Amino acid sequence: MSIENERPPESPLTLATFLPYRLSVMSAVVSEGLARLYNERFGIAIPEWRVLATVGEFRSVTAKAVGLHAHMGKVKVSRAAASLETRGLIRRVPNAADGREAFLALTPDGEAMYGEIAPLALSYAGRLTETLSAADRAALDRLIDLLLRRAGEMNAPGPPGEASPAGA
Amino acid sequence: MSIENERPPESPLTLATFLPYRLSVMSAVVSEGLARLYNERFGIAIPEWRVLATVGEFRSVTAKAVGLHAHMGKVKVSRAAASLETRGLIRRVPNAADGREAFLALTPDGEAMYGEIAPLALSYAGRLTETLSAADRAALDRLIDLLLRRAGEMNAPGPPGEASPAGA
DNA sequence: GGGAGATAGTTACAAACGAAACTAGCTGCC
DNA sequence: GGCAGCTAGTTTCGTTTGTAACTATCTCCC
Repeated sequence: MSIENERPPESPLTLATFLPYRLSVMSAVVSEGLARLYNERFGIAIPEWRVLATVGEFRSVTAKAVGLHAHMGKVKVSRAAASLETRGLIRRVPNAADGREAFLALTPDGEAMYGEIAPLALSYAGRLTETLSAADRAALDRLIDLLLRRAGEMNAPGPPGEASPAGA
Repeated sequence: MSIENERPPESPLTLATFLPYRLSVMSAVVSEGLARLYNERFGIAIPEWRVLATVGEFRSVTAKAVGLHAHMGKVKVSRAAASLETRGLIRRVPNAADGREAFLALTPDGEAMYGEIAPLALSYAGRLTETLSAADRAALDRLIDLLLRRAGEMNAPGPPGEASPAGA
């Protein structure tokens, strides 16, 4: 019993090299900086920013479309939109053809704020990658697309007949 | 004023190509799949998983060290550790030399669960990148490191004398 | 044209979270 | 040796978030 190696000397799993963990930290650090920017200068949080950005991008969208585009649940969209409306940054235009939904659009104040935040956001993203070569930037975009697609496939129920049913 | 182009035809900011947004969605999709794995099979959430993984990796660590290593605030670590202790997966060993802290270690049950989850987690990460070339995997690791470092620098207060003071 | 089921969006409730206050114990300095 | 200040960890409190229930409207089909 001289050497009590109850487990192989190096554990095969180290958090610091575990991709999901690394992605999570990277995203958190980036979001943190950006959120501080929005928050300090404009008193706006990330869900509100995403709605503002989506409405700014499309000029007139339903809440549902915002959720799809900005990857947010409908509750979050509803709350963020309510907050933006209260602050006079967006307005609701009821859809005459479908009483359930309404289009969201920027008010003049909303346009003004969007006009200020958007360049700031773009500059933040630009500074983030300005030390990368063009090839690296392209690789990054491609890799993100690949991982997004791959993770989406892995999360999806998979072709019927596979291990998806509840019991498995 | 014949053409009333209140804004250039294409907005320069599109959420779908905005790096911080893309990172956030990628991380969320990956974490979601992983979290479902842990949760369905072991009834464990991500903060608990991170603590378990860190304790499993180092055998005996203080809560503070866990927080540093796993990028969690001390409150989150405290709660996750309490939960794991309640379930009999980790135990606390008071540090005789410093009454403020205690070392966390896996119980036999905790070892068993770690032994089950770790390979599962590694397999998940492996499947995530199995469609990538070796070069792509290397590039991904390198790019994550670069972005992590860069975002960290950008968030840091910066050299004294810069625009950091509150008023700016 | 009227009811069953689907859909857009809001509200209600409960879990998760972080900031700040708090407890307990250590360290350095007089 | 004792007090001022620091550190590890927990608890408290208010905020944010997600799930589920609900409202209002639409669509399909008889």
